[in-house]
Amino acid sequence: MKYSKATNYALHTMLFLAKQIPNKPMGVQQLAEMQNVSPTYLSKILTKLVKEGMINSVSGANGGYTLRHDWEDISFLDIIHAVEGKSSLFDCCLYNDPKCVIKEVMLSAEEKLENELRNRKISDLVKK
Amino acid sequence: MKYSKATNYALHTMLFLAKQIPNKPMGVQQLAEMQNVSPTYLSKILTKLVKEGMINSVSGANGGYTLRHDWEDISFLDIIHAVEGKSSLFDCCLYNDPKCVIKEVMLSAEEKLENELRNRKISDLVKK
DNA sequence: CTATTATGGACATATAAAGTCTTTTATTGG
DNA sequence: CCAATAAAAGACTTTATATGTCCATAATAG
Ligand code: SF4
Ligand code: SF4
Repeated sequence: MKYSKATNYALHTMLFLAKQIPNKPMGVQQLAEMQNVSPTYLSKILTKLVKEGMINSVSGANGGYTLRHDWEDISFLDIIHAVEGKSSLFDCCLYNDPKCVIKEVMLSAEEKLENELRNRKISDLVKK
Repeated sequence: MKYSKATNYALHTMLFLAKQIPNKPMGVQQLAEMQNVSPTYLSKILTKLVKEGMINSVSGANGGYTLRHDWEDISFLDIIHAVEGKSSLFDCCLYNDPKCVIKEVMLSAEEKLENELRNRKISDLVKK
């Protein structure tokens, strides 16, 4: 079990955008270069972020990506969920035994992880 | 990012063994049937648990698997680490920038997850 | 209109998980 | 000692997912 590279790229991209002058769009070309990844692949990942409302995109000359207006609220969890999906880390094989002990533990642990990721915003990082 | 089925099998097996009469070995055949998985595949997973010292195995007639003597200390984290390995969920692409902010957040969140998994023992489950 | 840049879909490749098959090794009970 | 039993090991296949490429299409600024 590992985070995908896509998540890694997404997090770094968000950090780059947060450090950028506001409302100045950044092209995928430049973002890809900084991370040593192909622009077309990164583009797919960023499209996911657009669809989940994390960033905005503008086509055409001088276009690119910008953070959404209330970007200071965006948490690590938001970004990760946008890329990896929101389903639980633990897949139960049988259907929903509500008094299941294993599932209870696994979900509670996952909640601890998510709580931390929810409390950490990229805006905190850029403030230093 | 998901836990593997192997982890699921391992957790369920540990629970079955914990509910079993102590020192009475349980064969992989029986354990596999209860989980609808092929015995040979489950065998590979259980061998990992043996190598990590979670369970003991005895070959030959009436053989099988038993929990180790101090099994009450075995945590969920122990089992998961035995199956999935102990490396971090987050792979940093560059080498160890110590003041890296992204890594700090990701590792701290993972730590929260692990702390919960470390505090939960299978022995707690069987006590009810 | 044209250059630029994002989006979309169809592919191709790489890696890892999941599962099978067969042989070998160890142990017990007779 | 012998034969049945059961785990361990290794080679292999299959399936699934992540990663990446290629090319056509849509949108926008100048
Ligand atoms: S014991 Fe829990 S985790 Fe396991 S199959 Fe049943 S409901 Fe799912
Ligand atoms: S910013 Fe942090 S996570 Fe990203 S490559 Fe550098 S050290 Fe690794």
